[in-house]
Amino acid sequence: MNIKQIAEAAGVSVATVSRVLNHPENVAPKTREKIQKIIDEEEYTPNWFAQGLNFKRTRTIGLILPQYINSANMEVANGVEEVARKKGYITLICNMEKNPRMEKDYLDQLIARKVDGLILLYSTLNEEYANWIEEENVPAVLIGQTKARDTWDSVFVDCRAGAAEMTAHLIECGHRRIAMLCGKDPEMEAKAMLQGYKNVLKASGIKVEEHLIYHVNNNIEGGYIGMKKMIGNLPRKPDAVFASSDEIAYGAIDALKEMKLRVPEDVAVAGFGNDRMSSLMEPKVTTVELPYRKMGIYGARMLFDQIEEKQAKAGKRRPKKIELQTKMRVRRSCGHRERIGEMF
Amino acid sequence: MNIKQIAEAAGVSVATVSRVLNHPENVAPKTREKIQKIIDEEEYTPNWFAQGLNFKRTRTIGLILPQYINSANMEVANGVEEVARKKGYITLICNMEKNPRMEKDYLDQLIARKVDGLILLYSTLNEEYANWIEEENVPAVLIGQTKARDTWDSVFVDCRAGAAEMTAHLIECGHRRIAMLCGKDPEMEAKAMLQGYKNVLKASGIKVEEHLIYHVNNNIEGGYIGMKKMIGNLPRKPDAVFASSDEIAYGAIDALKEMKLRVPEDVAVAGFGNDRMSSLMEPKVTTVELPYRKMGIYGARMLFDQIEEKQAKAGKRRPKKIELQTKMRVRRSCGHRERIGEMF
DNA sequence: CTGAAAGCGCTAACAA
DNA sequence: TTGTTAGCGCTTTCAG
Repeated sequence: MNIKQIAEAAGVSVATVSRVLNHPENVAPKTREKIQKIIDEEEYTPNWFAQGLNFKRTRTIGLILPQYINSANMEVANGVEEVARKKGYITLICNMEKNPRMEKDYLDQLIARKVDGLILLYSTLNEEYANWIEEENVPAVLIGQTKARDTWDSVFVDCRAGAAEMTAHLIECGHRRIAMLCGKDPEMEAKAMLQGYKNVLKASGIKVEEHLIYHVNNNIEGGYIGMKKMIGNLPRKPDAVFASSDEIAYGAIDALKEMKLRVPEDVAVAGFGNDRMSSLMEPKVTTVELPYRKMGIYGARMLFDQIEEKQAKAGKRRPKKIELQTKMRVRRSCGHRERIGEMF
Repeated sequence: MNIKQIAEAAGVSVATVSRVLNHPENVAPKTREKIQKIIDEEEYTPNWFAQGLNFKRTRTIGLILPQYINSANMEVANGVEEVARKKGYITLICNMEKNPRMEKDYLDQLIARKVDGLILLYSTLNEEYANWIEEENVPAVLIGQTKARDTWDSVFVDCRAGAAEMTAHLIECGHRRIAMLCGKDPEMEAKAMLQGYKNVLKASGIKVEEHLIYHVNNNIEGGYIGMKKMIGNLPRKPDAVFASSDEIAYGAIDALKEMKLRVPEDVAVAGFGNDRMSSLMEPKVTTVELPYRKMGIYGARMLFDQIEEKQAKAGKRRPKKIELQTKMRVRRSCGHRERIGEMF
C-alpha cells in the first residue's frame, strides 16, 4: 500500500495525503478525517526509504560498545536506549568484541545508514577515524575516555579518584603490600586507575613496586590467571589485591581460594565497578560503584542536544564534558571492620 | 558526494557509474577502472535510502530480546550477530524489557524499517501480532517456545528433559522434599520445566506438593524473596530447591545463607542455565547448561535460509524446528558425591 | 559498451 | 484548501 493508492481511495492527490501525514493542520478537517480513516483501515505506513530520501533524518542513533557479555556495557546501553526511545529514536547497537577493526567496520555501516548520531562506548578509535567522523559531520559523543579526541562531547568517570579512594581504603585497613591486577581495557580508564593507585601509595610513603602490578585481560579468566601468576612469582604474598574490575576480582578470588588462601584473612581483594554479583560472592566484594546507567543517559542526552542544535544551526562549539564520580562500596573482601555499617 | 558528481568527474553517465557498482562486468575495463578510481578517491558510498528504494532489501535483520541485563540473552544475540555479520548483514537489536507492549512497538518499527528478517527471542507475541507479521510476509524465526505459533521456524531447548534430569539427579542425591522456585518467564520454558519436575517426582513415587512450588520473578531478587517466603511459610524446610534459572538460584542461596542455612548441607540448591558465575559461587552451583550461543547461531542460519529461499520463490513450506538438548553440570551445591569427577 | 529516461515512494515549493 | 510537479539518489530497461 503506497501513498498513491491511499490518494486514489480517498479521491485526493498524493500531496494532500502527505499533508495529513506531516502537516495535518493544513488540511480541511473533513478531508483530513476521510484520509485518516483510510490510512488507519489500510494500516498504511509511509515507505521508510522514500521518507529518508526526502527528510535527511532517520530517527536512529548508533551505539558501538566493546562487548555484549558484560553487564556494565549493557547497563550503559540500557540508559542510552531509554532516552532514545523517549525521543522516538531507535538505537542501533553494535558489538565490536573489543576489536578496533570491527569498530571501524560498524562505524562505516552506521554512517552509510545515515544514523542521526553516534555514541561510542570505550572507543578504541584512532585519530584518522575520528577525523573522518568529524568530516561526515554526524553528531557524536564519547562515553569513557579516548586517546583520539578531546574535542568531542563526552561523559566519563573519574576513575583516578575512584582508584585513589580504594587504595586509600586498603591502606586504612592496614594493608601495605598492595598489588594491582590492572585490566588492559578500557585503556584510558586503566591508566587513570593505575595513576590513582600509584599516587596514593606514594603519598602514603609506600614504595610502588612494579612487580606487584600485573596487566591482565579484563575478565574473570584474566583475574584468575593474573592472580595465579602473581602468587607463583612473588617470594611473599601481597596483603591486598586491587582489581581494576569486579570480573578480574572474581577470577582473583577464585584463584586464591584454589591456592588455599583465605579472602580477606590472607589476602584482601578489592574490585571496581560494583557488578551485581559482587554482593553475592563469598566474601562479598568491596568495590567502587560506577554510574553505568547514568553514563548512558547523560551521553544520550548530550547527543540529542547536539542533534537538535544541528537542526537549528551549524558551527563550531565548545565540547561539553561531564565527569561523574564513583562511590565506595565497602564489603567483606577487604577485611575492613569499622565501616562495615555501610555494607550493602 | 553523489552518483551524479562521480559521473561528471569521470565524464560518463550515471548509468555507467551505477553499473560499475552493481554489474562491473558490463563495463569496459578502462572505463571501469577510471570510475573506480574516482569512487575510491572520493570515498563514495551510494546513498542508502536511494538504494533501498530500488532494491527491496536492507541487509538488516531485527532481533527482539527480553532484556539486556541478562547474559544468556546476550550470548544468544552474540551468536545471531556473528552469523549475520558473516553474511554482510547488520543486526538491529531491540530490548523489550519483558514488556509485551514494547515488543509490539519494536516490531512495528522493525517492519517499517523493512528489515529483511526477524528473530524473536522468548517472544510474548500473541495470535494477532503473529498474524500480522505473517501478512507482512517478512521471514521470521522464533528462539524459545511461544504460545502463539508453531507454524514458524524455531529453535528451542528441551527444557522439560533438562528439568527432569536435574530432578532425577536431586533424588539420586538422596533428596526427597524437593521444592521448586519457578521463574514466571520465559513462560513456555517455565511450564515445561515444571512438567519435567513433576513427572519425575511422580515416577519416583514422591508426591508433588504444590506448596513446595513458588512462582517468582526470574532474577536474583525473585530467588531471594521466594526462598525467604518459602522457608518462612513451610513448617519444615525442603531438602533441596530447584531453581528454574541460575539467577534465581543465586538469590535463593543468598537468602539461605542469611537464614544461617548451609548449602548444600541443610538445603541443596540447583540452578538452570549454567551462567558464568555459577562456577564461582560458594558453593559452586549445580546446574544445567543451555547452548545459548548455538541457539543464536542456529536461529540466524534458519533465518538466512528463509531469506534466501524467499528470493528464489515464495510459497508455503513446512516450518523447520530445531530442538537442542541440555547438559548437566554437577557441582557442589547439591551435595552429590559420586559424580564429583565431572566437576567443572 | 554506453547513455537517456522512467520509476522507486515520498515531500514540499509553487500554482490555482 | 488542494493539486501539480520537481526533485531526493539510485537502478534498470530500452535504444543506440
